[in-house]
Amino acid sequence: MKRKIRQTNFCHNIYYWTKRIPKGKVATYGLIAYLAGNVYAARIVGWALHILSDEELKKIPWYRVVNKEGRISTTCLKHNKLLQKKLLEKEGIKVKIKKNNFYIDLKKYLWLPKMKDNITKRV
DNA sequence: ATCGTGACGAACG
DNA sequence: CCGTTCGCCACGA
Repeated sequence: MKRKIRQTNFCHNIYYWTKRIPKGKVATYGLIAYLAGNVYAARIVGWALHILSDEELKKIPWYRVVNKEGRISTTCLKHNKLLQKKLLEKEGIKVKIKKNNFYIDLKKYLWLPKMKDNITKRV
């Protein structure tokens, strides 16, 4: 069966790791970038998730990824921050509302992958 | 190969 | 506590 997700190196790793974020936890773009093998590719992570189709997004917990401040930072009109907040709360993650933005408490919810897994997939 | 894009991040002012 | 700028770099056109 053909996979529809991007199979180019980085994107593949990004999706791989994003899928591994446990329920009830969140990761940052920078963290995913690091796990995917490039600390400086945080922007690509956002971009990579942005280009996914609805069908692909069903399989990938894109909403568990926030920026380093813990802020929901999607600019996608369809998969907007309100939707993301809703999905996160559904998993028991508290979302703080600050001004016009939504924030996650990273101290509490940040996913800390095991070093073993980490080494496995380093490029 | 070059260039614009971007859901980032850190550093400024 | 804003907004801006710059550095980062894979990807698609």
